[in-house]
Amino acid sequence: MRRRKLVAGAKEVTTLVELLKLRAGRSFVEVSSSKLGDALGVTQQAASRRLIELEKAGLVERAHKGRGLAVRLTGSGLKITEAFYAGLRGALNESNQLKFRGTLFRGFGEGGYYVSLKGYARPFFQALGFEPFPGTLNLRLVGEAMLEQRRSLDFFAGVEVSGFKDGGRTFGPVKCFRAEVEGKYPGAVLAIERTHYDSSVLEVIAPLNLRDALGLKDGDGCSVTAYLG
Amino acid sequence: MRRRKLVAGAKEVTTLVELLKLRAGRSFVEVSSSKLGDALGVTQQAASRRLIELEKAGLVERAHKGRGLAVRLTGSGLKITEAFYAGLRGALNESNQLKFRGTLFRGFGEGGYYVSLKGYARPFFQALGFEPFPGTLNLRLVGEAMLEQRRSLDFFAGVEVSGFKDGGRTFGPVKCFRAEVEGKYPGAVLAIERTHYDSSVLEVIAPLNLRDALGLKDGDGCSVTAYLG
DNA sequence: ATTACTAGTGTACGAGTAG
DNA sequence: TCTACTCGTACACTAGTAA
Repeated sequence: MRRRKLVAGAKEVTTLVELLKLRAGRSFVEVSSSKLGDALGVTQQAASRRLIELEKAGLVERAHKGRGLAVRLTGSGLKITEAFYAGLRGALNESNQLKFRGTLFRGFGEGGYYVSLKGYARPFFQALGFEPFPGTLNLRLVGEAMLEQRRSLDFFAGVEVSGFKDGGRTFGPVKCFRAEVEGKYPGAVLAIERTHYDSSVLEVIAPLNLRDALGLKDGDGCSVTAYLG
Repeated sequence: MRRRKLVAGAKEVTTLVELLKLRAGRSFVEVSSSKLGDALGVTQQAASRRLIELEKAGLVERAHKGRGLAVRLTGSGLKITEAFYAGLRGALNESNQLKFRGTLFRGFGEGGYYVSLKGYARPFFQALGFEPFPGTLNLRLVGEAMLEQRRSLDFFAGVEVSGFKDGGRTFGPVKCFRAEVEGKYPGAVLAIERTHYDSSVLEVIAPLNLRDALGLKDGDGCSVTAYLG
């Protein structure tokens, strides 16, 4: 049980969140320790110390810039804030589901590739209780609300389908969410970690060929409910 | 400047959030101090003390139940967590706008009443830069995603239109958000604090009669973009 | 099992100040 | 200005324990 906890205390989390509000999320931003202190309700000195400690913990990067300081969150730092956000979001929205609506299109996303590999069949079965049809139903999402919803899937833990090794090549774990298609067919939504593949696509898998089962063709609308819990 | 701050420290916020995750949001939930302590990464004793302090601060209510304890957040406690959530959400979603789509209907919501009062004309002008046409465009929102979006407006600060006094009667402040209707007309969305009026309605105001300007009638679709910042 | 008191301790703070 | 050191203090913790 030598598992790294990646859990931070109250002070760390709130400091990270405040940094995020100051736009220090993915790129360096000039953050003066007194401004940060004001935002946190502590002195400049305390804010400075917190930044140093967060850096030691690997949660932020600091860079001296002129007389001032530039700061940005690291991957771990972002992960912590996103996990916190996800938990809070789940708690505030009693409903633990996201409803998606989009139009079918034929494409071959990363998910489609994974699901076509025989090595993933067993892991998928163990995680979801079904062996996916080798192909995904691709939905094109439209509208900022849908896109944001799609992005928000990245913040949730979901169900992890474990990876495997095939000879020399290693295939990593895949994250997905249990889902229901058109209120009828059980399945899952694949949430591949930020790829170049843009966020307007939802890849859906199921134990059967959804396209046939639903009698849908390209351009038709389709709704999917993803369960976060 | 006797303004109540309603700001809590790191430890308070994270404790409230953890309680929320344990479903102690609006109704009493049995929360043992050791479970809460585990969730927070502190001892049972520290968790117990935190609850007592939060109660003193008016952020939670405690009730002894059998050998255990039941806890729920108060209005102030909820407000703090929601404000925190709103800030975090705003920071994580670079986009600071919400797109709504709904269908027109004729109704007379609370917002329609306010906007018809002459006393609000000046406050509206000061806050938004225009004097609203005396009447609202009512949109009926459909779908859980839209409803959730509508609810999420409650979490954001928005623009406050100050209240006024007319003889004996006092009219309170009104919260709204700058918005754009059909990508063409500037206006605002009214976010009346949780009324009996249900959350599937979006009330839109503008300097002109939107219904005429857009040439829309009941049942027609209409899209509105609300700006959170 | 609970909650929550008391005692003792360490950590995170504000203040002062140097670079 | 800025960051970040040291110092002294106070608060929030853990541990022990009663009810």
